[in-house]
Amino acid sequence: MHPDYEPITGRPAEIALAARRLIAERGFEGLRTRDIAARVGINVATLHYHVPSKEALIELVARSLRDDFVAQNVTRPRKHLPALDQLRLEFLDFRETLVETPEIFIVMTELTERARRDEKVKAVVGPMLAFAHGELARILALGSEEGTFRADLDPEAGALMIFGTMVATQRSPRRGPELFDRACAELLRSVQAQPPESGLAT
Amino acid sequence: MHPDYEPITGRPAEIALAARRLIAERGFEGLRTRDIAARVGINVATLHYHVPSKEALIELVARSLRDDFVAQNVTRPRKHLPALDQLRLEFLDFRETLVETPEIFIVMTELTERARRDEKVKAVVGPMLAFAHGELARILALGSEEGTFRADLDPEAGALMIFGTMVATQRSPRRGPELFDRACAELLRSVQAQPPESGLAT
Amino acid sequence: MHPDYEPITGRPAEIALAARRLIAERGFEGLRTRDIAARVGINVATLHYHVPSKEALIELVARSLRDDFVAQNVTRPRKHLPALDQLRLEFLDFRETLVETPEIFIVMTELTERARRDEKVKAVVGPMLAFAHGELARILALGSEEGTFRADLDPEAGALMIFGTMVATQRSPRRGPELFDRACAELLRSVQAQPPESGLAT
Amino acid sequence: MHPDYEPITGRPAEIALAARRLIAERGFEGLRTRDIAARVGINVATLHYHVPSKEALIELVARSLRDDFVAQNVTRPRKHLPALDQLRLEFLDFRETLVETPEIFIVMTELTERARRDEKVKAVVGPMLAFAHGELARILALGSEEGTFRADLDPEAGALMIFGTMVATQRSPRRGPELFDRACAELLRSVQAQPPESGLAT
DNA sequence: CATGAATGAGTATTCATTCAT
DNA sequence: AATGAATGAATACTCATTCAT
Repeated sequence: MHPDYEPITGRPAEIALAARRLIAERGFEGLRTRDIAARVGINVATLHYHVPSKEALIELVARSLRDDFVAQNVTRPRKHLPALDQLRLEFLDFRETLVETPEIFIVMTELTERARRDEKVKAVVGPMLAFAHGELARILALGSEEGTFRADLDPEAGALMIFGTMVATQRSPRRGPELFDRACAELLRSVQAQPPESGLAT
Repeated sequence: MHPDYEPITGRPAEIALAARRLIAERGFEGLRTRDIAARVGINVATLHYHVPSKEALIELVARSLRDDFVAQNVTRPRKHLPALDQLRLEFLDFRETLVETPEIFIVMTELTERARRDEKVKAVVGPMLAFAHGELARILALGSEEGTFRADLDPEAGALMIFGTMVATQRSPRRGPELFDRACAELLRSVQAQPPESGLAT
Repeated sequence: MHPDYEPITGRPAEIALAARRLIAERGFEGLRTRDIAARVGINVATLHYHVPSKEALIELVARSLRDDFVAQNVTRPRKHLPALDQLRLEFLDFRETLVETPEIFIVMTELTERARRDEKVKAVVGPMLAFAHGELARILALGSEEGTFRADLDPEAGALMIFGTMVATQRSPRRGPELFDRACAELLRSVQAQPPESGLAT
Repeated sequence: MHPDYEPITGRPAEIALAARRLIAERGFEGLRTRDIAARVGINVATLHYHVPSKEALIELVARSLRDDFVAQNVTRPRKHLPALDQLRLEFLDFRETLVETPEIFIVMTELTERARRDEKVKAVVGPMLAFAHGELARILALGSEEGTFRADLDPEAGALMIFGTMVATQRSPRRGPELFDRACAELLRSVQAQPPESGLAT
């Protein structure tokens, strides 16, 4: 698709992974090339042989996240499912990442922040976020059409709401699977159309 | 309340303000004591006279944000209003800050991120977030009780949802007042109870 | 005269002197900021406090040479003397520098070489060389007018010849005061008009 | 004559040529083995296969210059000509090099400078300069004997003068063929004996 | 309060050189 | 012969912090 769309492999992949972990632990401010090299088990000069500068390194990290993102999205032919199921699968994907590689979110957040001042990072992170957001909006619009979701749902705003809630859940000091599940439940209640018999009970 | 609850004034206040702006512009990684001093119009050594260390400086910034936060909340005796009005006022407050001092959100985000690794920052930022979150949860619970908001609303999860949506709105590349308004409208639709006549129409 | 014509003093002067000596000993390739700092007796960081970069350091060295050059030329009101005397005084000046601060020539040569690739150095070195050259050309023209020097003397080419010979003398592996004196004598014979009785003897 | 007197050929010759050009462009300080390799179109490791170290590389450059120098001098059996013609031929040789391979002078200057601190370079450059200088001195002595050149000409000093003038001409910011010609003319006037009728006219 | 000067401990980056293939 | 990868030892430069004045 894109001209530079070669997935990262070999040493650069190892470097990107080590960098991601260190960013998750210490943030960008605490990121040191020496530490990355040490964690990979190579000399700093070798690190520079593969990644010419720190700027390039951060780009590499961004591209590495995109690789993971793409890998996840590529293997999911679910567009034929009902909107509600699709949304639930999105939640499951998020949950899985949350449990298995929580570092991804931290790094993603840092990168998003950094994208504000770094055009190269923006060029990688921006489309990724736009895609994720677009997928959610698509699902919401589909659900409204199906009648499963509220008719007055604003897909764009709803996507923002879902995305923001996921991130906030992840950031909360009380973060964890239970909180995540409560947040998902709340989101589902928020977007779904009220059952017709709602007038009788309550 | 707290032993150190003296609002920041004089040079330290100028320093905190300059630091906040620089953090908003360049992030923590790009924050240099020399730059802050230059922006205040003083010497680095003078900066260190007022703020003994960089760690203390970041604490100062956190406390400075808290001062703003407190100043905003102190002048709002609105707990007697209906939940819907209270929520709308929260949105208005957020909107005002968004327009007038957008830097506050950026710095707040950076501080939240930093709080994960820095206990002192956490000690200042944590309670602030908890308070904001608690207020929203309180409003939502009140609304459920009143019957204005959905009965099955989970106040905690809902607060998270509202907060997350605000932040996401602020972070979105398309951020701006219009997007903010759409997000607020969506949040209101999400938490409100369906009108009783929903059984007839739709 | 020039806006930046502040003679170098204090620490920068010490730094320039140390740098000059190190350049004379090891050339530009062997010039290390650490060594300069060590020779001045200060920390490398202190060196960078006074001179922001290596580029600036080399400019400083160039300006330092110019200061010496100006100091020498300012205190010499000799334009009223006969051309031959003026030329002899030029030789004496050169000889004095040669004996007392031979490092100046080495550094001057290195700087001249560097000026080819470094515009800032060129801006300092160029005018200096042009002035020196112009002075020689002026003396030669005056001598021709007086009848002391050959009538067919090309002042420009002659100045080049004198200057080149001095430099070559300095560079020769057999350099030293005696060689210098022989070269001066040869130059004097070269530019002087032949005595009228030359037709009789020979 | 010398044990190592094998002219440089093949890859080493290519390397020497590339190195010479890079030295001319950036000086010794800016000479990087990687750049040389890149210009030759080989890998750095391959460069090191042919030339074991940077020191050896500089020696190679010096030897390469000597090869050119010898090639020029070998094909010139001119010792039977009158001194004036020989001197003119020297000027022509210089002029030719000046126009065709001006880089040679720059590299030669750099090498001469370097010879002061590097014994190995000195061992190659020294004899070359001594030979050139000796040739000029020989021609001048011959001319004096013939009566073409001044009787009081000091061959050694005169050789220095000629050599220095050539170099200075090359270094002058106004360098170029015209300046060169004026310098040669001046040198010829300087060394030649005055015509006998000089007593009558001026 | 304020500052110019100074500094120790870093920090990314460079570069000649090596080595297994 | 050639190369991709690796490395030790530098190297210029940075930055928070200190201190005498």
